[in-house]
Amino acid sequence: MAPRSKPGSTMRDEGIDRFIEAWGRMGSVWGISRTMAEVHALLYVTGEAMCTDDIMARLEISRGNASMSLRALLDWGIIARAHRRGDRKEYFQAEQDVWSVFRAIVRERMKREIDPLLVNLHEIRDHTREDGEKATADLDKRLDAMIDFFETATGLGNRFIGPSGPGLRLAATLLSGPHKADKAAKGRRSRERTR
Amino acid sequence: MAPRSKPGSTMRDEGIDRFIEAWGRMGSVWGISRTMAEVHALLYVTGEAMCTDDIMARLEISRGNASMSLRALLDWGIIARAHRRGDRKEYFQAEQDVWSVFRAIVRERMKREIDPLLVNLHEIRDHTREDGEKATADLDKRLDAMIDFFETATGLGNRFIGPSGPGLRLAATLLSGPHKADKAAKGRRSRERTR
DNA sequence: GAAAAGTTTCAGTATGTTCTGAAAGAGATG
DNA sequence: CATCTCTTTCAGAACATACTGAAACTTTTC
Repeated sequence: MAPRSKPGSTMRDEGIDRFIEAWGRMGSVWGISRTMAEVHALLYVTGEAMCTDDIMARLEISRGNASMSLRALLDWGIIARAHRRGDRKEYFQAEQDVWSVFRAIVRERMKREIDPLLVNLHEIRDHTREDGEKATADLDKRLDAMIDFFETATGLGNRFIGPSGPGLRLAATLLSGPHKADKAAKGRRSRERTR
Repeated sequence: MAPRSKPGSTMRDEGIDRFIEAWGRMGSVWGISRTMAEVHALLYVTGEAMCTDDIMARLEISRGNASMSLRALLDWGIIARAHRRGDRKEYFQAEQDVWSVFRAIVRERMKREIDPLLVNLHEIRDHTREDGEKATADLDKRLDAMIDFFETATGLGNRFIGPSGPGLRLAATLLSGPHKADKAAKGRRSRERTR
């Protein structure tokens, strides 16, 4: 082992950096700004409460950007404000339970995107229904199928984020059971089985 | 002009336009280009097989754009090529079963995003493990929690897209059933249809 | 094998998003 | 109430992504 100026911290920092990068990429693919995801990654993975300046320094971003990202994360409910006695700065801390984080994300995205879409789809469908034309009937059928899908998905989502969320967590763990041992054989075998 | 003027077609076209718009917006929020989503919306909701020129005209987009979007949709496996006898053009048709569409989407996104992320997370975790430092242990713990979450999610996803997928569809319907009984029942009732 | 019909590629341009830095705002402190 | 510390806002700059149109390519037809 070679001597180091900061024993331990190099490896740790490297891990943190790599996680931040991975998480940032993930975010940008899923419609969350890269920086916002990176700020969350930093707070989550270190578990520490940090102030704006800490975050600015660590991620090398501007004050404005840091401020906006933090605000957005607060809106999503996946980080919280924290204070230190005798310090006027605001500190921020990430929710530490991964399942809570994802419940919050699902809740927000459903509220912001799926629900309005569903309203929209209903409007369109109701409107096309009024049209007596035969040619419109097939369109109607497809809209129905789509609405039905999203209503089922919404139902599932509500289960996930609702009071019995933790229960669903268990269900998910059980349902996804055989993923580690095997994918092909197990899936095929359990096809015709009832529980 | 068209051989016959259809009084109902205005309403139908309006419905189609509205659906395309809604679906396009949805796509752009979820990291799919707006146009790609619009092309899919058009093909799905009309149910017709269309050629590149039809699509260009309907959505007022360039040939290049149409070509790229169609190619991407083919890659995702949610539209298919089709041909008409005595016509050299290629036609494209959307998968009509909504559940198949979403299975395809889940399959692709898992393959492209979750799987590489998981590999990445494992690498990072294994690397931080080697570090014996106490300060790194907490980081390790959090990485583990995250990995665990994504492995469960992946397991669930595989169930959804796998051979027993349709079974999971039923499970989803049942699971989401009694949560919002009023809303769900209403939608389901008005949709009863023979095949 | 040349013309016709159709499809893909790609450099340049348009459009949209995110980031910065300075300035204004908000709240504590002496 | 003037000042100091920290936070938020916002116009414009930097960056990223999507789109166009024309040229290159491929396949079919005669």
